[in-house]
Amino acid sequence: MSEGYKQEIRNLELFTDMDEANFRALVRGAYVQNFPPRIDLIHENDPPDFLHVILSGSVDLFSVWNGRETSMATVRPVSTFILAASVRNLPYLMSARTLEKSRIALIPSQDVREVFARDSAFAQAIVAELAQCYRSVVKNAKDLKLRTSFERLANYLLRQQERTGDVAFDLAMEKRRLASFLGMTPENLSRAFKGLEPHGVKVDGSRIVICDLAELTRYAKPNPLIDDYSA
Amino acid sequence: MSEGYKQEIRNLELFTDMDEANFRALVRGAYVQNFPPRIDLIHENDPPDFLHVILSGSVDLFSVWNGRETSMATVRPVSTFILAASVRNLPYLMSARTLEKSRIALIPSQDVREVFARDSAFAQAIVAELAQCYRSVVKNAKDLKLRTSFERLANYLLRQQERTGDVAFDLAMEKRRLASFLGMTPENLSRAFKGLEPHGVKVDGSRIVICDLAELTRYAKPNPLIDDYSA
DNA sequence: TCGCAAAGTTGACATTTATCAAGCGGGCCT
DNA sequence: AGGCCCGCTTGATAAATGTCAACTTTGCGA
Repeated sequence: MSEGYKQEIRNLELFTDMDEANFRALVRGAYVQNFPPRIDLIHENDPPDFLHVILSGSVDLFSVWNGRETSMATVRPVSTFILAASVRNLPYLMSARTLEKSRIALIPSQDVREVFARDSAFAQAIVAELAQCYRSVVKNAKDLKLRTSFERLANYLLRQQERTGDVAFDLAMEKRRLASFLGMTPENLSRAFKGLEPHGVKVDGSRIVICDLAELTRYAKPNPLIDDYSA
Repeated sequence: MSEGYKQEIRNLELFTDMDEANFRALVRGAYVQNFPPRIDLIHENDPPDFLHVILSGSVDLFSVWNGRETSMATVRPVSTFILAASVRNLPYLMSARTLEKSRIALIPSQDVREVFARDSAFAQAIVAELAQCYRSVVKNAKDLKLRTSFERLANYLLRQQERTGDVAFDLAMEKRRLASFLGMTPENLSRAFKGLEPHGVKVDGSRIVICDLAELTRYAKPNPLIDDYSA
């Protein structure tokens, strides 16, 4: 692995505080690979052979049951995924596929567990990361259980507005995936966009303009305990 | 705090491997309290002053948004809750109230964070616990997104059957709470029980008998990646 | 530039789920 | 034992969401 990649990984919160020798041990067995779009990286129920670090591109985490599929999250650089399975050595709960051309570092889970057991800075960083992941999923579950699909979309748009700092922005993913992520069908998402028009949302293709932020906020009733993914 | 309580807490996986002196430091500032039924223990958005350990009774974790409420989980002895908020020092995402008369140990979060920073066995135990919590919520989200309410109930019943080891058992909670936990209304739960009758479920009050386990399993299609809460 | 394939949209309709109102029935207090 | 509260059930209805099919748009490669 090139020094550049190593530095990129080292700069992740997860790895930044750990002992240098331990970090070297971790990346020694690791390698970086380039993947084309729509490639399956891992399949749910597989043993967690590698901790994945996405360096560029984007990855979809999804799950399947009984012929139905749902998108659980999108992972973007630079961050890791499937940490919980790696440290506990339990099967993946979600599958992962690239959305676009992506560069991904693969760190053997075995090494992660060994280093984690003897590097307390690393262990602490893992705690911070896992707690963060846990809280994100809890928020997601609250979103699903407490809101209608229209309300979920409205709040999603407000989060994007917050993230980009602009009332006009492009959707970060295909509408069919957004629908799946929000727990609805593409058809229903289309209707939800229409339904939000009277609440200050203009849609043209993947271009979104929130032309009445106050009204959309009044309708969506965003709540940091559901929508603030940083806390 | 009595030595008996300390021993009970010490036997929790979370505390069992840590250094004795550190454990003593943790419980020194802690205290045990008895609560009557239906008492609010914590309110979402409060700062995480204490890590809670439930010694007896049971506690409901729930959330509220826009006048709607949903039950997220039930905590039973002996285990902890609100660990993620404690270690990250971030506001609670869920509220908690006792379901019945309960004895609960309160450990100052400040102490938890301090000890966690210097006791690597404790840090490792926290990682294991958080990863477990994370995986549980992911399973819950999959359950919600991939299944209808009838399917969720069917799989819930199968999990209870598995847990008790008996095809006949009593529901572990009020039906209204079960409904909320499964993400439906009490009325819909009633109808779901009726709808499962042709699939081998007999209901009499809170008494459940799975009289055709094969048929219920065929209908429910349980999957360890959603339903096995131990892995 | 054309034409195709795939994504998105729309309308009609079905299913799922919630809401509202009424009634039933068990537990519990006096 | 009577009566009442509360949780549960039931039926009627409405709202939310999904399904299916047809059509439109978009992007891309021949």
